[in-house]
Parts: sequence; C-alpha cells; structure tokens
Amino acid sequence: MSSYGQFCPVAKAMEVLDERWTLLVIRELLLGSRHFNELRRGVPKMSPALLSKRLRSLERAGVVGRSDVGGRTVYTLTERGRELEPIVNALGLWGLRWIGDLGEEDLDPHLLMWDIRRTIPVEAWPRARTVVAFSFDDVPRKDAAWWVVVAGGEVDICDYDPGYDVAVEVRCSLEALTRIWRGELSWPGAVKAGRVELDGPAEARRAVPTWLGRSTLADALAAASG
Amino acid sequence: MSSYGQFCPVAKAMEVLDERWTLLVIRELLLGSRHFNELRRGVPKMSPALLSKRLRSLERAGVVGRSDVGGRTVYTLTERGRELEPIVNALGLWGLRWIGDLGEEDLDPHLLMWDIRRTIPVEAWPRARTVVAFSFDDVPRKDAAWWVVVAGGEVDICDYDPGYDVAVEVRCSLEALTRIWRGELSWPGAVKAGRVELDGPAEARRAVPTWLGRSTLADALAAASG
DNA sequence: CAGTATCCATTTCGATACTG
DNA sequence: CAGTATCGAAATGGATACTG
Repeated sequence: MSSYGQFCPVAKAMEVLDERWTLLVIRELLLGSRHFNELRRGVPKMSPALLSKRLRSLERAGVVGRSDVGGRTVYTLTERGRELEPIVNALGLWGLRWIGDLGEEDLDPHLLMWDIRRTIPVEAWPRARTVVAFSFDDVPRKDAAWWVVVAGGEVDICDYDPGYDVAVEVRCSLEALTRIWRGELSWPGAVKAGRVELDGPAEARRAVPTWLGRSTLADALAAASG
Repeated sequence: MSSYGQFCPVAKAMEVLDERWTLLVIRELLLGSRHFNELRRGVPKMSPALLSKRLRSLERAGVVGRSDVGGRTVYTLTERGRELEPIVNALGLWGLRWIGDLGEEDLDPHLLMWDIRRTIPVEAWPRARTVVAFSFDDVPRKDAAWWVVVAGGEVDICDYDPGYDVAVEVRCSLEALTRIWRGELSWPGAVKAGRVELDGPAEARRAVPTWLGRSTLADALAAASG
C-alpha cells in the first residue's frame, strides 16, 4: 500500500482499495462470508497466504474487524467497510454493462453454482423437496454435473447425485448458464436458440426461470436501463 | 492486467481498474484534462512511461479514446469511461469521510493550488483584478509563496509575485489550507483557532471563503451528511 | 478449521535520461 | 509538446507444503 503522495480523497481511497483482490474480498464480506475458508470459496484463485495478508491490511485500514467467537475467527466489515457497498455495486453494474467478454478462464462452475445458491428464492419453489439437475457439456466430467436441492426452506448444491427424483434437468454449456446468470441471455431466449435444453414436465420447465432467476446485479441493471 | 478468473462483474471491472494509478488518471480525465502533460500535472508522482502505459491499457479497454487534433494528441473518455464518474465520486466521498489522516508526503502545494484553480467561482470575485497571496510556513521556500490572480473572468496561479496589488494575504500551513480545502476545517474556524492569518481590508478578508471555497467533494459530503 | 512458511519467477515501478 | 528508452531495486504474488 504505497502512497500516491496526494491529498485527493480518491487517491487516499485507492491507497486502501487498489491492490489486487482487495475489492473482491470486500465483495465476499458484503455478501455475508465471515470465515476464512468461506471467503476462500468466493476467491478460490487467491492463495491463502495472500488472503490472510489482505485481511490484515484491511483490518489495519479499519475496513475489516476480526474477532473470536467460540474459538472461530470471524471477519466482519466495520461501518467504514459497509459503506463501500454502493461502490462495489456500482463497480458491478459497470462491469456488467461494459466488460462483457468472458474468457474461458472466467467460467467456473463452482463459483457459478455457489453464486446461484446464495440467492435462490426458496419461497418460489414447491413445498415438497425439489431437485434441479444441471449438466454442462463443455467442462471436464468431474465438474459437469450438479444438483440443486430445495427442501424444507433450505438449499443445497451437490456435485454428486443426491439420489432424489429430479424435477427438471438443465443441459447447456457452462458459458450459456453464466450468460443467463449475468442477464445477457434470457431463459426463454436461450431455450429457443437451442443453447439450453430443459427436460421434465412442462410445468416444472416453465418454473425454472423463477426458481433460479439471475444475479441481483443483472436485475439491478435491467431495472436501471431496461 | 492479469485476470481474476471469475465471471463476477466486480472482478471483471477490477481487471480494468485496479492497477495502481489507473483510477487517478481517469479522475483527471473526468476533471477535463486532455493532453499528456496536462494529465501529468494531476499525477506528478507518476512517471511518464507509466502514464503512457496506463493510457494505452485504458485505450485497449475502451475507456479512453485517443485522437490527433491539429498535431496534438488528445485523450478523452469514451462513454464507457464517462460512466465511471459516479464510481470515482463515490470513492472520493468515501475517502474523504474515512481516510482522513494525511501524511506529510500527501501534502503538495502545486496540486492544491491547481485543484483550487480548477473550481474557483470567478463570478463571486470583484470585476476588477483581484489578487490573493498565500504563504505557507511549513514548506521549502521555493514552494511557499503563491498568488491567485482573478481578472477578466480568468484565473491565474503564480508561484512568483506578479507584481499587482494584493487584496488579501493568507498565511497558514500547507496542512491547514489542505484541510480547509477538504472541508475538515472551516475558514472561520481555522481563523479563530489561529491556524490561518488573513491580512487585508475587513471586507476582503470576509470574502475569502466565498472566493476560494472548498473542493466539490467536500461540498457533496457536507450536503449528504451534514 | 484457520491459517503459516517458504521460495522464487515475474512483474512492477520509480528514477533518470533521452528523442523527434 | 509528447512521449520512449533503459535500468535496477523492490514487491508482488502464485504454487506448494506444512502446522496447531
């Protein structure tokens, strides 16, 4: 965190925030992650040493607080940190609107499913246990199959067959589902274009969009600009 | 600009924006700088090689456009770049609110006077040529004396005595004026506390706050949160 | 679970000087 | 004016393995 040598508030802010990974760690904290390995799941490409280092910097900067709760370390945002939320959101909207080209290295089924899991509208699902199976046709076999299980108001994501009846199977490329998630493709559009195949009773197939939705940023962008 | 390997829009945005100096260059462009050496004035601690490199990155990212106008290179923000304005402002407000401790290395009379110059409300000044002299008691002699000359609707900043009659002389530390500019100290408060001395006719002394004001960010913060 | 430790290739950046 | 060229010190951070 070397200084810019400027009193300008933007410069002072960036002294704290411009290091690689920093804002992604803050994003994770804003989304509710509180433990080290929980944070890691959100930034899997970051080494643990580096994550540790960033958390310490942010603590020194008064953005992150660390405490021990029952022997577990808990990271939380201070008020100073929480006030970064509008900035992170604005960055997300800008990124969504303007930085659309995703390389293959940007696609990651673990991150996508984890992200979907975070915001699944449980109340839109049937009361009875309901399973949606995904299979991606463009990734290595071991990451290609996923199951979303909603039961008793809880969501589970598995990368192994949990053995329950499947209500709908979704077959597509990881890229297609990522684009849908980002709001760049609509569910019906993707189905019509043959980029997604849905297998199951018509009623369940129709429900998929409301069950899964899209990222909250995509919703916000759609709300803001059509 | 190495990738984060995430489809998350915040990550994609930061791939473009998180490198050191990048957002400060964008800030300068937002403030209206258009030529290479004009940009340099706003980021004097940045080497020209690095500035050149950043401008190229931003051009590749579609944030900055470069053109030749009468043999001069002109840098401008594209729409994509202009849409960063709310983000830069939000960062500035956050920095102003939360990152208040300035080291000595953050204080720079050239930057401060240049920044003041950018936003002087000429219409608040008398019609006749009016000069305010500054002398800083905590910086090397060669950077200690400044003159703001407003005449004919134009503002000039000199670091040498232009020779005109001086309406008010402002004597203070560079730190004090910087704090006033950032809105952390008010003009009357600073005078009462003896941190600023004003010399000149009472009427002119009273006018100084409206002639010089404070940074637009400080105004925005005051408006937003008292 | 929650981190440390170590290592080193790579990058980055600041300083300075120079050019058409 | 608008950059390039060059250089070396410093840091960054990715990979991997390890610990209480």
